[in-house]
Amino acid sequence: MPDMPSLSRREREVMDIVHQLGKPTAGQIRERMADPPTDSAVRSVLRILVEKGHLGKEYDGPRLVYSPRVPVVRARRGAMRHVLRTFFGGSVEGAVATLLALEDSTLSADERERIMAMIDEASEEGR
Amino acid sequence: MPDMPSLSRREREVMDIVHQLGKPTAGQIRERMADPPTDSAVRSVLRILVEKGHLGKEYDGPRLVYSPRVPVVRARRGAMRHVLRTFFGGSVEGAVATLLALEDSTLSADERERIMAMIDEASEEGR
DNA sequence: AACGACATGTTGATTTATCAACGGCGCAGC
DNA sequence: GCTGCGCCGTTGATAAATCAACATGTCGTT
Repeated sequence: MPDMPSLSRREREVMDIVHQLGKPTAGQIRERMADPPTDSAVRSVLRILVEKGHLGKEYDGPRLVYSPRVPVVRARRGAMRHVLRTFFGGSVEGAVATLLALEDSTLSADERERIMAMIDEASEEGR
Repeated sequence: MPDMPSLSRREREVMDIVHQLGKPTAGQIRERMADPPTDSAVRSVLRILVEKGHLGKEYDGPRLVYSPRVPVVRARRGAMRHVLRTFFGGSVEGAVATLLALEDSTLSADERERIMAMIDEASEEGR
């Protein structure tokens, strides 16, 4: 019962956009969609996602904004665990390797230091 | 034009399974599906995925096996880049952090060493 | 040959997703 | 007031996905 997203193509697309933006409006979501449908079409899938419990809806000033109902940290873990398992056979080493090799992954000296520290901690705990 | 998977729920599910297993048979795929449909249903989505060009089909001995048509390394990169962007705002540091914090991510001393080395190389290149 | 047990492919019915037309609402400007 | 214009929600028509029944083929076994 761990994974049961059961999301359609469009549903997944807007979920990703919402995760990326945090608390977007319907319009902002539409802007980022591939081959965007009409405004009302976007709202249809939004309504369904709210019904399914994947999105929450609230007013931010005069505008309705949508946000994921599962806490960000949990969503992050879930997404990362999923790619780790399906593409890297659970190998953290392999995952880190391709992460570092990504074009847009330039590390500042600070980041480099902090990552080193995290690895130290991780290997101490796993004693 | 970078991402345009356009996969339905079931299609995505079997693509993930194929990536996990490498070159599975229809039966092996079916075993791992959530709430598995009949054998013929599985073959229907398999046929569609082959038609769409996402899967290749070949005989391994007497059995038909399926495999991803996009090279594994590319698929890995794409998947990792996607979660990096949608869940971590492009922060490699953040991504590595949750990777290391995953329950099932215990690092051997060897792995720890190799990851350290990779980080060194990555930060040298980004001079 | 005849049979059973599988593996495979195809068709068509049913369910689900996708979408735009339409209607309501609030607000700005005339 | 009235008009236009975003924003929001719902409905129903169309398109796509999901699935199982069915047909076909292959390989052993008797």
